[in-house]
Amino acid sequence: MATRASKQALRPRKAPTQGRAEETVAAIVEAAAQVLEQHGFEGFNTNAVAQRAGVSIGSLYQYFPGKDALTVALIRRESRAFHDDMAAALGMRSGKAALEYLIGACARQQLQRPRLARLLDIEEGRPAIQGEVSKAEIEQLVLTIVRRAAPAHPKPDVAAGDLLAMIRGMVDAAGERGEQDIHDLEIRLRAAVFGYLSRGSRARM
Amino acid sequence: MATRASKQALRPRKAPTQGRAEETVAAIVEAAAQVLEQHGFEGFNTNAVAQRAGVSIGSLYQYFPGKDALTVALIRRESRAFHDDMAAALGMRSGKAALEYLIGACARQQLQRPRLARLLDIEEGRPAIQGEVSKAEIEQLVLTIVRRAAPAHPKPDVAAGDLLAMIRGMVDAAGERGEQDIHDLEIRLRAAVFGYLSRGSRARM
Amino acid sequence: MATRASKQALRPRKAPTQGRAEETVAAIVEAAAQVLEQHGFEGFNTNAVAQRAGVSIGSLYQYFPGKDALTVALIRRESRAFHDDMAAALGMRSGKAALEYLIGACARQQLQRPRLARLLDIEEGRPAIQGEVSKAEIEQLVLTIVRRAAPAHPKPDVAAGDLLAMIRGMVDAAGERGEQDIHDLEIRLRAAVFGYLSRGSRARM
Amino acid sequence: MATRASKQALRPRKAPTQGRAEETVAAIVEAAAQVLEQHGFEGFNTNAVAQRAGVSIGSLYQYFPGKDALTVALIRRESRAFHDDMAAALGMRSGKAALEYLIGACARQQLQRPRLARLLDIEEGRPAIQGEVSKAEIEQLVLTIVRRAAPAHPKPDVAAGDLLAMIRGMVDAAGERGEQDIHDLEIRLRAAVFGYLSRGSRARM
DNA sequence: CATGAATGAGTGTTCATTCAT
DNA sequence: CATGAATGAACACTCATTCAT
Repeated sequence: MATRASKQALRPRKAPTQGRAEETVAAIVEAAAQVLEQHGFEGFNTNAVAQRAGVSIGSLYQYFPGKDALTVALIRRESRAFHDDMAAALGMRSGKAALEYLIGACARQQLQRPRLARLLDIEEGRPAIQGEVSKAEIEQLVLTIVRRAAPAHPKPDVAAGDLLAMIRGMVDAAGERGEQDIHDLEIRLRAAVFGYLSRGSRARM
Repeated sequence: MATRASKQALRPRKAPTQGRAEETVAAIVEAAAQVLEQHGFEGFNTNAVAQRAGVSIGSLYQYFPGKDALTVALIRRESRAFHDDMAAALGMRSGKAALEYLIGACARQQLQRPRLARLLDIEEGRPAIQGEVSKAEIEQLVLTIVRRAAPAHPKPDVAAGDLLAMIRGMVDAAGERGEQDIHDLEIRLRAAVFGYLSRGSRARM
Repeated sequence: MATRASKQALRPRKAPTQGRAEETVAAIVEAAAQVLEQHGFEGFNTNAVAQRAGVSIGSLYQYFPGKDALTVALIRRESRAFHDDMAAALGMRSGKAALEYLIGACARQQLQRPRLARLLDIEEGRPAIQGEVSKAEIEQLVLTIVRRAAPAHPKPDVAAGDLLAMIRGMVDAAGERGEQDIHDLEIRLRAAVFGYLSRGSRARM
Repeated sequence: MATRASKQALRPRKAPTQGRAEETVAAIVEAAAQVLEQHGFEGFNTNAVAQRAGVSIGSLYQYFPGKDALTVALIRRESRAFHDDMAAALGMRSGKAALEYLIGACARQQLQRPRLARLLDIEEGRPAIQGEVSKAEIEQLVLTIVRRAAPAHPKPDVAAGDLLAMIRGMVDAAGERGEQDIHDLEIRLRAAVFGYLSRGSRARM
């Protein structure tokens, strides 16, 4: 039957306790990444993912209760890497250095697998998925850094959201354009970020 | 999905000669907007659009050779409004005023029908559609304005791309968050835009 | 019709690995034969075939990438039987006996399931299918036999084509008329074939 | 509504009494011929025919109650020409000359517009059309000629059917192969026809 | 626990035919 | 009478999901 269970858990079906199962899950998630990356939304279907992972479609459903759960797992995997990278920014001495590190993390993340990152950004917005993946943590992180870097800013939470949005916008566009030069991109991102903050702090927002 | 003809015109199938037909075409495009807006990609199918437009599926295909052509028509409709609004910026006396007008146009456009705008931004990137809708014109427009507003900028074309991307990013995010206050958004956009430009001009990029 | 993918493989999609699958494939092909036979081109659609085969439409498309591929498979099945029968003619001692055997094979083949044979003859000519099924082998076979039976014939290749065409014409017509008496038909075919050859050899063609 | 009236007259809707109407009808029929010839069954639809005829689809349905009626009219037009040509054979002095003339008529007919002729041969066999077009007359004609040419033949009606079928088979195949040389084809047809008759008469059929 | 055959609702698209203008 | 906009049944084909083996 093709009916899609209206409300389905988006968490992996089982916490794989055995090593082999863990490998299988990882293989499936990576396969999902590759299929999405290479064939876009149009080609992103469970059968293709299973085949690419070298696993039967039945096995895929053994570990993931549905397609969306697989997508969520992929988003989580990418987010985790991103988050870990960003978290290092908190260790920086100055707020400015922290912000610069953060910018670098964004640029790195996006330019590594640009198409994948872009498509996942879109998936993240899907109502079926939204809420399952918490941008909250990352926004919290940025907020902390903004507070340190621009203590005078009247609305640090708004600023954090804006900065994230504008970095993401620029960095996605760069990925789409096929830019490779991370260094150049970082310089422009810094101009945007620090420009926004210095202006924003001055004004009475 | 039934088979999709490999290479299909994305241009409307026929120019309606009778008045009745023009109404039908407009109704279909508006229906497409509403369906996309309310039900997202998942619910955006030709049958739903036809039904919402109050016409038969056959009528839809009289005027649009395929689903993508319909999407393109919708994007064009929205782009035209946007473009016309932005073009008014060229008439401003100062470069700064032009840029500010441009920012306002973006904010207005996006906050009018935020979800629609966001989804169309994404559709625009689909390989099947890309190239049919020219971002070129809009980028050209922004470039002109950047040149006037920041004549000293070393790479005005890069800046134009960056500005568009960061405005789009911020404004999409605002729409997603459900922001309504255009005025506030505009202030923040100005901070971002002018901040980026002032920093960028100073540096040796 | 849903969109038809412009260029689609006409070969079966997958070689069934389980026994169950082989049965399914055979059932589908036989169902195709029956539907075509009973309802003609007009009634020959994939849903009807699947239903007749007692499988879901999805199963049909697991094994055949499209309707034409199914048709090709059916043609191949019938051709194989025909070809095997005809090939036995090569074992005959005299050329005359070989030709007579060949005539018999044609008559048998066509009168077994006359309507099916006729309709497949037509399908074979469809541009979408032509080339996928090689008449070449059969024509080669006839050519060999003609050379043995009428060594003096000045243009054996032309003769082979003519003979095949006239046999097919007569035998199709007989099938259409509902003739059952293979023996009588064979006698007339022999008159045509040997008549053509004896006249053709005499003349300076 | 798309329902096809189950039983519909296949006769033209109205005997056009005015000259203009007659022209329109003729234009539609010729358009049908051209569309069928150039685009095959797949492209043979009423809208295409109307457009090619330079007439609205509504007008087409003014003169023909349905698609099949149009097909029938086309078959009739071609049959008439063919019949008239063949009828001249009856004026020949000898039976042999009559048969030869008949063969020539067949060859001419088919090689003039080979694809059209072939496709119409197929259409003629469609149950929806069969019976509307009388092969009877033509078979009667051939029968008469066979009787004169081979008075000793035991089953002239069977022979007439066979001859027609084998001529049609050879001549269709020739058309399909793209043969142009009518003279050569006629020679081979004579070999087949006279060969068949001489053999058939000898035997006790 | 893995496999992959089977399912069928859903979707894009066509085209014969009707009918208001 | 001509027009062409409108109709909708019919059909090809996909893909998330299930379940017997």
